[in-house]
Amino acid sequence: MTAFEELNEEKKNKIIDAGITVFGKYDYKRASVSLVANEAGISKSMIFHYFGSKRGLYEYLMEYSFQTFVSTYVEGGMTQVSDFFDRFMMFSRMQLEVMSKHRFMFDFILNFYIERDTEVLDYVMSTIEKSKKLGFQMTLVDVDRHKFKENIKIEDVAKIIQWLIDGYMNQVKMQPYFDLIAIDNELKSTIMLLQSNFYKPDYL
Amino acid sequence: MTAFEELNEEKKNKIIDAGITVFGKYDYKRASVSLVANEAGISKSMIFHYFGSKRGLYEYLMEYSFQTFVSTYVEGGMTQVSDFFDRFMMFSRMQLEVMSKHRFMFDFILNFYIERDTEVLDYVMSTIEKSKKLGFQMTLVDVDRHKFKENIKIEDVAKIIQWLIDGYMNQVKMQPYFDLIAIDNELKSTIMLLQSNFYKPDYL
DNA sequence: ACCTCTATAAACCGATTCGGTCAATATCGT
DNA sequence: ACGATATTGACCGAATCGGTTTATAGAGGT
Repeated sequence: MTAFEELNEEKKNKIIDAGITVFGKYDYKRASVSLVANEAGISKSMIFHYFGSKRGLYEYLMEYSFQTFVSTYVEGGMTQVSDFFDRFMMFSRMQLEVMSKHRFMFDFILNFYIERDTEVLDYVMSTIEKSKKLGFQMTLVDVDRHKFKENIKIEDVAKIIQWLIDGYMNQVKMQPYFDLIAIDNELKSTIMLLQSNFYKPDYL
Repeated sequence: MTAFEELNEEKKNKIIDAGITVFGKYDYKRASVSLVANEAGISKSMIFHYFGSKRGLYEYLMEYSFQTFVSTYVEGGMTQVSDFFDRFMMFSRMQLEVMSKHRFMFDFILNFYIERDTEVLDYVMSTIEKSKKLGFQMTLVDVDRHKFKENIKIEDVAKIIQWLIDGYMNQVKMQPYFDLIAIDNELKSTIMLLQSNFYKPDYL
């Protein structure tokens, strides 16, 4: 495991990205080490040299992804932004940053939910679930509720935006290349459209 | 091929659903006939007996799915509903109906976009693309634009709702069972929340 | 009771791919 | 030039692939 950590950042990243891509596309059983090796441009043997086994690779990638997930969202200082929509724009911006680094990380993480095969599943599911709840709470805790029109439930708006971002990311994922700034702008203007209709006129 | 058509509806449906599920989950190469047979509760030989080959099965399922897709959306008479939001609620309702019959049909259809392997790809992609454009147009053509507040572009709203439905369906897909009515209600109330904020007060 | 036919399954085919090992080689610091 | 190390390609037995062929169980006719 130490051998891998001593590689230069670029190579490490290429291998990690290859792993995330493959494990994001296939479930554990059908994702093959050879595929990861090919995608990373190294020989299969190196994977086993670095990670010992397929499971070792898988666990490393899980750890890495979860770490990225947590550090980006939780330590991003999102709760310091008090405006609901600003916070969500920050949220989507963060998600885009993660995706620009590892486009299929979310597929990879999402696969945990579907994967009903491996042993570590229980641990992973509970951990992800916990972090998801945490992330969701973070979008609502200490937020300026009074800016909303009276008849609007902020929880509903939060759900809408989460689905919207999810659906949008789904579309983005299929584009061969993506322009981070253009995407961020489109998403931002969309969210602002919601804002301008859900906020009291005083706060626009 | 005729042998298959002569089966009773229940059995046919089970095989079709198994095929859609497997081909929806994996790309063409990694989806195996054995898996489909197991899922359908029949022996692999029968698949070859009914469809001749893996490709035969695949093409049958494509045809079936596209047929369902088209007949549900295009022939559903959506353009006869003039209210924008009513139309979208009809749209989501239709999508749910399709999913309640074959939960992974959309994954299956979506896989065409990702699949860069098979020969028929070109035909399929163009066909789907066409139908998608058609479906999108159908949500906007002859719709009551005057109900919207002046500063709102109806195309933006259409995009929002499409992403929203997509993201929501993504979540629904992961639930082990799903209550069609409850889901429809949740989606409906969400869309109505948008409606009540995007329409002029006169039309509420 | 016997035969035939048909639907289905099980066994099997060669080819490929799987996770994993290992000996051989390319690379590099000294 | 040498020894250490990084990396590879060939190889292993096992599993699985798409597809074929044989075996079997039962329905129906006579």
